[in-house]
Amino acid sequence: MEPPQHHHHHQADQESGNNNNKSGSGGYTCRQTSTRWTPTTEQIRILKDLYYNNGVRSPTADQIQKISARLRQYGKIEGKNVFYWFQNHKARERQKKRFNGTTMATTPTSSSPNSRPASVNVKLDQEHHLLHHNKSYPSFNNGNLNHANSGSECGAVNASNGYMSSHVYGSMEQDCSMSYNNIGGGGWSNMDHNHHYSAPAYNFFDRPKPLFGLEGHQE
Amino acid sequence: MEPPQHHHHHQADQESGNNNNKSGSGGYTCRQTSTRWTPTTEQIRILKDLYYNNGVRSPTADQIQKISARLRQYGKIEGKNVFYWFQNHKARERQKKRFNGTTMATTPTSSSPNSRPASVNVKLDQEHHLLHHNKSYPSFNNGNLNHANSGSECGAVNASNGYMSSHVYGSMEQDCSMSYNNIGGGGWSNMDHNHHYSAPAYNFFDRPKPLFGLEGHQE
DNA sequence: ACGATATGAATGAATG
DNA sequence: CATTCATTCATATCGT
Repeated sequence: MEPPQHHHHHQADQESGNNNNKSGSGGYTCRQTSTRWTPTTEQIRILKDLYYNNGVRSPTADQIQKISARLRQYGKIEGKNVFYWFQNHKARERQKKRFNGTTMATTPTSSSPNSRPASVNVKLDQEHHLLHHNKSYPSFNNGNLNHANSGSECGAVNASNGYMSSHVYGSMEQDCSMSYNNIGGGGWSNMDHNHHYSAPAYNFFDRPKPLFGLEGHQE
Repeated sequence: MEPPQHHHHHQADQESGNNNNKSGSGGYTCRQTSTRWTPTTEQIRILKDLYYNNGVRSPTADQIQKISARLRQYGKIEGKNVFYWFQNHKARERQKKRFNGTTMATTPTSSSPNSRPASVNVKLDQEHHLLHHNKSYPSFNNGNLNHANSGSECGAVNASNGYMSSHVYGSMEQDCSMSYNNIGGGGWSNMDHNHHYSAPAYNFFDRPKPLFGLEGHQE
């Protein structure tokens, strides 16, 4: 989403202290009536820098702490904000990238290969784009290898990867009957609720893809 | 835990018994083709009750069966949903702590599984805030379990700390009064409001390699 | 002011 | 058990 560069729609250019309090009326000091974190430009700048210039995509809890501590200089921020920011940033970048080439052709801006995605004008049909059964995760490396010294300079780092998502939707507009999602066919969806499962069925923990057999223990 | 005032979340309430469409002819894709389980308030409430009041964290397959069977009264649900719910809830609770560094001093007494800290006001928002006709979560009869099993070892362990979750009791007819407040005190927010931290701003992570970028600029 | 978009937040699902 | 992905809701912000 937000390409490394600036573009329209910042909130303000207060590169100084913190500007969080946008509670216009009154402006309580200690009561952050702001429902959600509104990052300052400095914070965003740093976050983007980490994201693009340092390849940080999914910081660990440790990193999150440090980042948030660092960003706290510029305004109120908490760990979850950092966490969510990276999550969202990554997700949206991918999401938008994914639309490139599927059912959407509206590409007026002619995606420049060497440039930022520049807030696509295309209208994402996030309003009703149902059924996305893209669950094929290639075993590609996430590219999040903590390469401390990557590009370390401007320019979009190799952050992005291939991620070929074929967008293979099965057009299975399942009618909302009783069955739900029978992914993989055979694990969880014991849709035969009507019937009685006489067996203790400890295959409950049998995930669609056998990964670790079973558990049977709790913490 | 959560920031004070939040309304969030959608309004998805399945019909308790039968939420189907016109099955068969025509198909008629019913809306909400959400491929994923959307818990009802009652379901959430019960789950949290189990989690907080009964200390259920990683229910066994048997427990999952019973729990899901019971929750099915309030909407469609499958075992895996229960499984995932507990997994996620637990994981996220932990995660929050990690991010914020365990500095949550918001745990005065707590640890009373069957008592709700009076400190919490009527703020029972906690999470799902459905605003629909079906929002009534008062005294639903919790005794009419049509569980196929008479054992009914639905968790009901001593929450406090060590849950021996493994053995039967009577039915957990505990009065499902609302209690599921965050006894753990964990929370994303509120860990430290003083944004003083005039401290090392150039100390992000422990870069294993002394070559971590300066984030001084971006454009 | 509204509507559209951008984006923070939440959470189900899945993978390792 | 932790980490990540996907999807969706909620809301702040900008454009008109």
